[in-house]
Amino acid sequence: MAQTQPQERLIGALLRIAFQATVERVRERLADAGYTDLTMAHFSVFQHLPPGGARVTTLAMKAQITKQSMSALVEHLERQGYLERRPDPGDRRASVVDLTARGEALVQVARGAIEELEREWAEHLGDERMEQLRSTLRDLARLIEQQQGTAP
Amino acid sequence: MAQTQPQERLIGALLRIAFQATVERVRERLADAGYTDLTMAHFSVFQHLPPGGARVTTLAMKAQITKQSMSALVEHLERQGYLERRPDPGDRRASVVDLTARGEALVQVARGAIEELEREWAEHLGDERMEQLRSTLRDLARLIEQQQGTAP
DNA sequence: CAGATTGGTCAGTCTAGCTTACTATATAGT
DNA sequence: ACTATATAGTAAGCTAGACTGACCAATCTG
Repeated sequence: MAQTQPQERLIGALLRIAFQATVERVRERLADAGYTDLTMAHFSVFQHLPPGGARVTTLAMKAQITKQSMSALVEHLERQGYLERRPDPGDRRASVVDLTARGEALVQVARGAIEELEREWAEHLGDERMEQLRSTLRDLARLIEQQQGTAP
Repeated sequence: MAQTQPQERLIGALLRIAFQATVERVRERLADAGYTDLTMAHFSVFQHLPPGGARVTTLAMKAQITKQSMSALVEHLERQGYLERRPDPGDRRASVVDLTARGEALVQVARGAIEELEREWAEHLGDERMEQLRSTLRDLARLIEQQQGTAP
């Protein structure tokens, strides 16, 4: 929540602009590559899916939505062939959600899109400022995650 | 779209974490101050509302949603007393949406929340890196907005 | 082994988007 | 001056994706 026009835009607005640019780029490149059946909401599934897969409940916690909502998203992506569920060998209540080959391919396209944008930014800012940006954001991410861990 | 755990998190993920932290802080402080009737979607109205107000269609364009959707959001916020519409003197088709006093107060709380977070970050990073971050993000915002202006 | 916790589903609701279709006013091109 | 087109906004109806509450089955714990 900030002003658009005037003098000093707050950090919130600036972060939003940069973040949304990355989202837009990913959407474009995915569309170019023929992945037209994906929405913003699905991103949060892939974003939090570690190599080896994860349970629905875990994904839901990381994405900060209910397990019911995550379950619906996963179901959709499973029907489209990006994910698969297999029973969890160690717990008969649970199942593990993981990428299919098609899902892996999609994630590669998405990563490529962000790397492309990152190169463009580096060209504009220069390598040094780009590296400063990355390292500062990494520090902030660490701070934020640490606070989230202790706060609740 | 990126990985969570491993080595190098892409800039997209880092920006998302920082941006969402700002959104969370604003939500918290608004809730603390008794503004409990607001959702994420309403933020995009205030975010794009310049001093002096704007038309529904203009707001919709800036927020990248349809005018019908924006119209519904504005209607809601009008009923809650944050916004008011007055006829546009120069165009009898149009009306101008603007903040009420209650709306101004809300925006001040939101700005305060971000400034608070910004101070915390400055404390963690040091003033110099904080200022570098701000200035780099400003440069990127300019780059992005310029590209959006030329691309379509 | 009884009771509490955890993984997940089912059913129902709400919000915030979308499209398509429409009215009223404004602007432009003869 | 008059028609054609464009623009501001509303209306109606649909869908995706979020939520809560209730529930079942498996697991863990005292």
